[in-house]
Amino acid sequence: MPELPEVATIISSLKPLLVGRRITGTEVFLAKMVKSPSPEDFIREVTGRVITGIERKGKFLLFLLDQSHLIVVHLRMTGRLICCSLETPRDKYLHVVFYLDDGNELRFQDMRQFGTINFMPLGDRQSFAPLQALGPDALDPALTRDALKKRFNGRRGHIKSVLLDQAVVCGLGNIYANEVLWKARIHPERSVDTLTNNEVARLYKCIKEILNEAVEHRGTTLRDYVDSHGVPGDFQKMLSVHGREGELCPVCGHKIEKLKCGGRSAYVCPCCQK
DNA sequence: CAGGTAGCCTGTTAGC
DNA sequence: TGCTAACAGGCTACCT
Repeated sequence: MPELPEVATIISSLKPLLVGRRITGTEVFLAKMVKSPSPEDFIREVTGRVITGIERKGKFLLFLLDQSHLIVVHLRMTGRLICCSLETPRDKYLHVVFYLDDGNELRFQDMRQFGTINFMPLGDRQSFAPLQALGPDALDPALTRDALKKRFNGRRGHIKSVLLDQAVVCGLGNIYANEVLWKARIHPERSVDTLTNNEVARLYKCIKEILNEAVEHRGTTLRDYVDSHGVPGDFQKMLSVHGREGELCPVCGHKIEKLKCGGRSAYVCPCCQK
């Protein structure tokens, strides 16, 4: 579900509600959502700790706890983090709840049960494989145009698959990869090693522009995504090609086509994207 | 290494 | 209307 802009929006909406709060109790209703440690150990370790900060790496949420510990959450397709009062009716997809010292609670909900939660000492962050495997965050200022070009070096796959590979650059998912490639006028099936310097420069610029614009619009809600107050995003109305098969390209007026690329839907303007 | 597929789940939608 | 198949924003394991 959420890609970089949605995760960034969730975090910015959670921070004022969570930072400084102590977790006074924890309940796990669906054990498999907590990957490590065991649900019993998770409940014991997490309860009593204070949330001192929330960070993002790609699509991962990192909840910093006092005494140098960390909760790592990935929402995958349909995961939600909702902060609300105890009285708010509970969703049938509620799997984990954290009770807070201000009377509110943080809920982890996930219809498709693909999301993941891990707890670990801060020192294990570097060795935690899912985080270790990530390339630089797409909005990290350290990711310069040259750095992006270097990330592409030695690869020959379709550019769309490369953009979705979180080990190359993290944060882009299917929606924004489609939008970025359209804006950069690059066909998703172009092999990454055939891109000219000019095209990489366009790609770089469009990644930053699209993601920043989507953050400003508080993310894209096509179906499931909402922020931590339950409020949907706004960027879906800004989408140029994603989900718009048969509609007209906003730039040239040709019909947008849908094709399969790496098993995922790719939406392209056959006129603009070469 | 690249690229395809199945699998993890449930719900919605397109098509017959 | 009712049923079924395909599909949905992610990621991994496994195969060719």
